[in-house]
Amino acid sequence: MASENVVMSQGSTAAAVSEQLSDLITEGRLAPGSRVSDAALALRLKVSRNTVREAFRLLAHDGLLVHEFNRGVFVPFVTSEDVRDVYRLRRVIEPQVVRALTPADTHRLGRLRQAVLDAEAVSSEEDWPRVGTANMHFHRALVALANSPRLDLTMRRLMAEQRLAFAVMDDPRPLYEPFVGRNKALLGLLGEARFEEGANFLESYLADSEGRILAACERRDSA
Amino acid sequence: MASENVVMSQGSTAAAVSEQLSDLITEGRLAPGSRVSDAALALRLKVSRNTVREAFRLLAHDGLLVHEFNRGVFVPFVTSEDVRDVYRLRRVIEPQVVRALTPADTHRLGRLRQAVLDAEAVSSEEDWPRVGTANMHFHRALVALANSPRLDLTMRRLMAEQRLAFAVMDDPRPLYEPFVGRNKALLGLLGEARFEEGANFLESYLADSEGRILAACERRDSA
DNA sequence: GCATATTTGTCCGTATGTATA
DNA sequence: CTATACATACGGACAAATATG
Repeated sequence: MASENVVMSQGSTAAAVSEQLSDLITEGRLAPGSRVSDAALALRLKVSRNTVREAFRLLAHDGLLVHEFNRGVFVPFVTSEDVRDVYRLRRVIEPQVVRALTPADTHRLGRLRQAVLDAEAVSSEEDWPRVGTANMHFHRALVALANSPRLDLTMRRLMAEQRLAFAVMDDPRPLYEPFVGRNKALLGLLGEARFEEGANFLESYLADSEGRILAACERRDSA
Repeated sequence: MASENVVMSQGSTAAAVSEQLSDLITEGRLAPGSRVSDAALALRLKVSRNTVREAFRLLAHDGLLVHEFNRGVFVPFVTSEDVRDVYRLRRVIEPQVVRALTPADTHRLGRLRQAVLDAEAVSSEEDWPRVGTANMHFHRALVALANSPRLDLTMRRLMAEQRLAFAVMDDPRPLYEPFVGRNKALLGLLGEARFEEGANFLESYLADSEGRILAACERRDSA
């Protein structure tokens, strides 16, 4: 019912709308599979339909919405297959990035360190959605070390979908909480240029996360 | 100057517009770095600006246009760095897909075979843009064997940019012509389940293409 | 199966702000 | 600095497709 006007945070109103929507979706406040009406949203946010549709395209670009012609846009229903696919790519990309690092890269870990600090701060407040965001930033910063714009783009998409998958968890705590310590531990290894160890650690860590989310998916599907 | 109306090929007019534009860009008929005015294009194609902007989003999604806020959309200027980045990803993705194949996959090469046939047909007519399209289809079909929707998406983007990079070639023939035979040879190896050989062949083949395009880039940059 | 209501896709005209000549 | 051109955003409108009764 809250119908506040959207602030033009950094220029584009469409970007502001998409950010708001992105939060709603990744926090699970919009049920997967539900349709999002552009007209209704335009009314609620007091922007024009065209602007909302522009925001839809931005989100569809990251896989946070799916667009079906003449039917509308929907919050994607994340299947077990989707989760497996996301992790299949992450397991190829992230360890490979770590293994390709050189000692010179140990001085480029600023953004990873910041993400760890953010995660610790919001974790003590048990604000799990924000822990998810900090985790997302950590892994994107990790991949950014490879200096590949196209890999960055792929990773952004993957982590957006990752957060979407998190929304299926009934109790997010057991999934989110381990992230904080693990990211910190990985950062420590990277800082000491122990890349092979870091890559192995990351691999088992990703496998563990995947297992937890798949288990939650199956619990949901059987219900 | 031709101002024919756009046909609604598969429902969406925006999709039709984006296809037309895609051809113009990948054939190099729109100079890299040039601005594409939505108003002008809307006038020429006799569709509304909103529709054109929608098409812009679709193309920006594949990297065929870049959008700068409050400045407009531009045909990207492909740098040597871009070419290196595209090939860095392709060299990781494609050989890995091939190495992960199993003998059962030898019966799923229909789309690759079709792409080879198409390439041979248009190659005899020296229609190089179409050879480029057939080559794009071949490599996308190759990656599709991995059954990963997210990998498919990444590959679609990469191959779209790949075609964009082709546009820098002054004489496309020496670049395009070898594709036909090489794709056919690779298909032959895959059909006989000689995957390791195929992966190695693909690696050297990709390295060769990259070198040719980079050389063309440097010729262009020095001019 | 049909008629209706809703929603989407598309279009237009305009106002406002921004960048560039 | 002014002026022009252009991009963003707006709201209203209509036809076509879809969903609903």
